[in-house]
Amino acid sequence: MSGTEDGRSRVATISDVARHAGVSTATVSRALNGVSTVDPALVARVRAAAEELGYRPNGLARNLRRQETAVLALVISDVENPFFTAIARGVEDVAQTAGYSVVLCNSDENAEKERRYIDVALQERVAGVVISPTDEWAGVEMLLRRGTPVVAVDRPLRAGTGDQVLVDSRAAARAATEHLIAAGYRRVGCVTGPAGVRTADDRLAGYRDALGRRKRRERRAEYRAAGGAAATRELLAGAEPPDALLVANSAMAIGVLETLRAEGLRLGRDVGVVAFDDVPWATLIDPPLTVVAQPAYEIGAEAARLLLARIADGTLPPTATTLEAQLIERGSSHRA
Amino acid sequence: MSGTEDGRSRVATISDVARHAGVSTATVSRALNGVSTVDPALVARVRAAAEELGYRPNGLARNLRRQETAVLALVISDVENPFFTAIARGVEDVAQTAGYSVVLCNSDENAEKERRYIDVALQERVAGVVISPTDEWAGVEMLLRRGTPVVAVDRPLRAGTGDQVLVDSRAAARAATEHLIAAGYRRVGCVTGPAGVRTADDRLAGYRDALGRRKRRERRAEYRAAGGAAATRELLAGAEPPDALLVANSAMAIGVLETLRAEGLRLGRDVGVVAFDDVPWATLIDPPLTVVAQPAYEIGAEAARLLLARIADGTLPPTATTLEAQLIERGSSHRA
DNA sequence: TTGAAAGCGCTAACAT
DNA sequence: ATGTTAGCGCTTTCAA
Repeated sequence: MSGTEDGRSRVATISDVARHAGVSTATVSRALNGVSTVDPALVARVRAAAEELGYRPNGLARNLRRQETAVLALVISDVENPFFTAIARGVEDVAQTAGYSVVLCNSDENAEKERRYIDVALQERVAGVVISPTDEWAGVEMLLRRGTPVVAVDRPLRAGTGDQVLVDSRAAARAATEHLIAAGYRRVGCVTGPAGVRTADDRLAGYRDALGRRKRRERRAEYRAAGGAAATRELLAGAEPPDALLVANSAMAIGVLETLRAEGLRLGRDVGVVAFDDVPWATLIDPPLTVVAQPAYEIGAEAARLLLARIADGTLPPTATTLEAQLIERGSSHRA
Repeated sequence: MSGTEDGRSRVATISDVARHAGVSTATVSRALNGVSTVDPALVARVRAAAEELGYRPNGLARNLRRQETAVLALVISDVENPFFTAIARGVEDVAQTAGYSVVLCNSDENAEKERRYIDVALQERVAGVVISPTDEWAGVEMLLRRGTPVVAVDRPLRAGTGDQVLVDSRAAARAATEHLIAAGYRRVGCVTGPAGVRTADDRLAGYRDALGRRKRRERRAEYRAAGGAAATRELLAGAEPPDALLVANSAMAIGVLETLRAEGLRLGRDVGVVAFDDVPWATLIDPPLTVVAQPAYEIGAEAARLLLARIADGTLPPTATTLEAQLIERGSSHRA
């Protein structure tokens, strides 16, 4: 086994293969890339030589030459949120079949970190980016300026700047709230995410739509369990505490449910709850949790399809796809 | 705004910057990379020119020249498993502070997909790989042969082939089983993952250790909710069904718990349960779930540290770090 | 301190 | 059908 002093074997290059097979580097390149005009006998010889030397084409050199990469970046705001990991699977599955790899970047709901990842994506010259933008403009602008195709998921971009795949959160929140009211709850409250995060704002708006002239009971907090817990405690401490809650995110829902239990309130019976995102444990709690299920996988898949189309043809007009969420009624939103 | 016909602006290269600043490309390179020997005045001029042109260094070209990248690949078997996403955060946080980006690849417990991702990693010449290998050898061999630093997490590699960060699953499984026995359960069973998946095997072995000469009630199934459900149904259908279950993975636990409920069995009281991995919803179910908590974040962080060290010095001897899991007793493993 | 020039490994004109 | 060669954008000797 050939090796250098630090124990690593020297990597074979295309010219090693060429020499070994007694042909030119161009022929090696053509043979290995399946260009039809190559003599089958030579192809075989080249293949054999490549095999023997353990040759792997250097993607860096190839990409530099081709001025493109077969890599997509997926920038999401929370790797630990099942909603986003489901999106990731959708993106990955579609990308995979088209021969693209997916780089997952965790922006952590942090504009600075997002910016840094976009920077890396730009430097590495990824073919395109799927992103759940922390705001409507800041980071993505860099991409647009460079002409890197972008598709936004979950949260919108400034109008007309690129493709987006969204869910009609507002309508879904409205429907969920109406369901709670129809189920007999009289003081429906809402726990949502930070102002400026579009999904949080939309879900709150939908809640208000349904509430009409009824009294609002709403709290904002970070999209995490701790945020949900704090918001719930505040709401419960009010004069006329809510007897039902619309919760804008599944991580918050954990905090909400814990708080309800700590306060000795029975789910459904004392306080009805509907939460966004269908989580695997929804049916394990008692009573099971009513949820607004978003088609996360399909969001990712569609985003990847749009991105691939735009990579193939940069002149495509920006599209906005809106998918529907589905209310799944379970025990937590019924008194019975 | 300068632009080509397809609407994308031409990207500025180092020579554009050089021309703009009236210096050579070498000076631009030195100035931008902070080489100390450059006249501060020139540095300023170069910076200004780069800024004005919106110059971003082409990472591809840089990496090709430097023969290295600041990218780590993290190949995990399930992006939707909170255990792995927690590892991902650990890896990411450490990598980030060292200036590395992390590419997350989802092998989906599929050796072929794993192989393909390793191939991409090799072609893109990533600086190193953190992987939860589907088996002890196959894919990783390619990396080792090329001298790419590798650290295995969660599952071991063939002895002496690289660094690894593991958890003492066997001891933890044993302790969990002993806990169940001490709690008064008489027919403790085990639901574990597929044969050949090391963690599944280890946890089963630990279960057997604790059981001693008692009768075994064990089932293997895929590491998913459906697997857990099927295994539980089978065990329950047996002659002397288990009155307690050690479950090797949190996804399986969902299926186990659903099945128990469907069968009308009360958690804790009728059937005690301990599951691997502390999930956020563990305290939401009734009674709350007793778990074996693995230090997932720390596994990822330590793996990244080892990888970075090995990248810096390829001659380091392989190390094997074993972290401890912690049994968190809650209601599901008590009759009371 | 700065510039000129070579070259990383590959692909794609162009030539044969 | 195959070979020769230029050059992708950058860093880094080597000279000046």
